[in-house]
Amino acid sequence: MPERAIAKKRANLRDVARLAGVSVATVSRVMNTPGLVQAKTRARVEAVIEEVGFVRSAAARAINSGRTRILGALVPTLNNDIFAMTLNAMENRLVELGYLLVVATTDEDPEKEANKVRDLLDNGVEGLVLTGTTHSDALYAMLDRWRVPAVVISCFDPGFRLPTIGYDNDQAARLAYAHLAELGHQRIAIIHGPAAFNDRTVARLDAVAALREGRDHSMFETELSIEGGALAARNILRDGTEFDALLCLSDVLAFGALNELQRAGIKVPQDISVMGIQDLPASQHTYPRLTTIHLPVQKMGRQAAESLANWVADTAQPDPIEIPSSIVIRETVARRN
Amino acid sequence: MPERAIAKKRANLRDVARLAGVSVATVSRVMNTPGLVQAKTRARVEAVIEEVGFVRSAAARAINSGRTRILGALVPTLNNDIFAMTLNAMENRLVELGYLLVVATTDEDPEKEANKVRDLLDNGVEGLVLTGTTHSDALYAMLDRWRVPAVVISCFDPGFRLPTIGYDNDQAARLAYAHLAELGHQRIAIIHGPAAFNDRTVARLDAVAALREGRDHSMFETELSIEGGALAARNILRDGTEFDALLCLSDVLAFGALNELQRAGIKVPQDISVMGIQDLPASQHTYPRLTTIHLPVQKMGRQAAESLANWVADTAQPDPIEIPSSIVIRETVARRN
DNA sequence: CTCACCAATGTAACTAGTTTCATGTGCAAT
DNA sequence: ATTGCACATGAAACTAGTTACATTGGTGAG
Repeated sequence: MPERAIAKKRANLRDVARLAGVSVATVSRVMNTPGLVQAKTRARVEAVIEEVGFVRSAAARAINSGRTRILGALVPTLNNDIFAMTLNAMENRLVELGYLLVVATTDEDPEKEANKVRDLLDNGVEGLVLTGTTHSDALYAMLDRWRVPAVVISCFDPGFRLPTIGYDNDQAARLAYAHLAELGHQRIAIIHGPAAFNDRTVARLDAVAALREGRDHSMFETELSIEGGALAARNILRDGTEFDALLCLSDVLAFGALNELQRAGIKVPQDISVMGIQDLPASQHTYPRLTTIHLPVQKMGRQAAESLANWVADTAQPDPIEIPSSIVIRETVARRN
Repeated sequence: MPERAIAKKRANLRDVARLAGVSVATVSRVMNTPGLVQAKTRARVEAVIEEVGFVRSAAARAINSGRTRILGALVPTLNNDIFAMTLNAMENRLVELGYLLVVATTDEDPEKEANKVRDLLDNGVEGLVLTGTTHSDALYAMLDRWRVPAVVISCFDPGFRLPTIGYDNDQAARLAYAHLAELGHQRIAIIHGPAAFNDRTVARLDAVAALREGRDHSMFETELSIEGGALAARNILRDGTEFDALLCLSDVLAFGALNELQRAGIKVPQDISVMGIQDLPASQHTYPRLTTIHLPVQKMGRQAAESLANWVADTAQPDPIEIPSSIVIRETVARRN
């Protein structure tokens, strides 16, 4: 019995039609427009479907509809709460809208990103969420050629070629800096992540530079992680840099720095004020609680999901949307003595 | 010119063939086996492809190969470093293996999980990564019907119906508890996340119970977050519970608890020892640095990716794999005075 | 000079669905 | 009794690729 010996492959529409004694069209109707099929016929078809465990091929359906219902998101890494939280919110909203979310990480490398985008598009992804405004020409070329809807998150720039849906990094950094300045801090040490390829960091640095007005700045670039923050703080202390406030351009950096200062016996905020930008859930549970700028990443994720879903559905490019940031005053910043 | 007025839809294989004056087979060969096509012909076809911006349909390709090259991962949430890190590692490995990763969150709700699995399978996902061993019957029914390869992470149980690829939660909890016991701690307060639907937490609780031996335990269930840990610690202190060690069954809980203890003026580890389980990157930068059990989630993510990829490729169910955990002694646990 | 073979290409039949149009049946209105 | 229409169903033509098999043309061996 050679037929039986062949591992029975998944039944298809025609198999079901044959076994139920109906046409393929009827089986298709049972699945898509059951109201058009007589109850008796429908029951028979459904019985066969159940019996043979028929599952329709997503690929075949996609080929007809031209829709895969899969969207892709490219973020630098998932090992950073800000992106993980954004994706979590995005995923939740996308499921409600009937889409699947493919996640790809880029390590902030435009070339790697372009390769991943090629993979995604090759595999039928209908639309993309990109992080920031720094991307390779190859990527833009693909977007044009494939005509893929793509929105950008984590920044706001209405003049950018793609719709940006995010917070204004310039403004966020201004809020943070202004808070320190208002409280009389003159010597401000600044810790930030790698500026290369990172437009968000650059925007924050520029904002800070613009508000300087003769104050004393010292800059420390480090890896964007708690470890990086700790390392930078250690370096600052070892250098003997004089400063009365520490501005961390990301909360994760503040986490590391905060602990390092304590280890060195420095009291926050009595001796040194520390300010972050981001407001992660952990930020309200540091000791002391971190004063920071709240960046509403969940709202951003949901909004990006909606805008992209609409775009892929009706080909109308969405408007850029600014998600406002705000200062959250907690315990790590005090007036300068 | 009515033809031009119609928004020109994406060119397909036949269009390219017609414009290049060759057959569809030749165009297909240019893309898949260029060596079989004469250089001159190939150049002509490639020119047309470039000109009209031809991109082949992933769906049509998938229908022929029967492969979508998309895998899915279901995790409780991305708002928890442990899952975010696991997925990050998984994604990196999967890309190397030529797969895309769809992420879905379940909020630890088996019913929600089953619905998401339906979505994933309906949209052509070839294989799944599930978290833990608690799933709904509906989910298992789908796995059987669709014949979908699925591996389980975050635990190790060679007797489970699906291959488990992860650490042994029982053993991890034993390591943690034994460390406290060895150092003379008799009154141990235990903070853990929700036990309902969470087999990993249950396994850890059982391990602790098995080692009790007349020691004084008090248990506190709370939300699995820094906030939850802080809340639980606050409750413990308010209750007037007597304890000399605090065992947090997840590091995130320890983060919250640690700060709350400090806020209450309690010295760690002089007054109270604190032990975690997980070893997140942040754990080595708390103040003091957290003693914990290292769960190698990155290795687990990579391994799960490989096992699943192999399974979907050659239909051989992979073996369960235990990723060993180990104790990391840092600063939060001291011998009992 | 013819047969043989190979490389290059084309034809048409697949993959697995959806959808249009045609057909047949049964019932009600004229 | 006949027309008209709705409802249920089927045949076949789509979607966009891949690929087995057939065909063509040219070159080298006998």
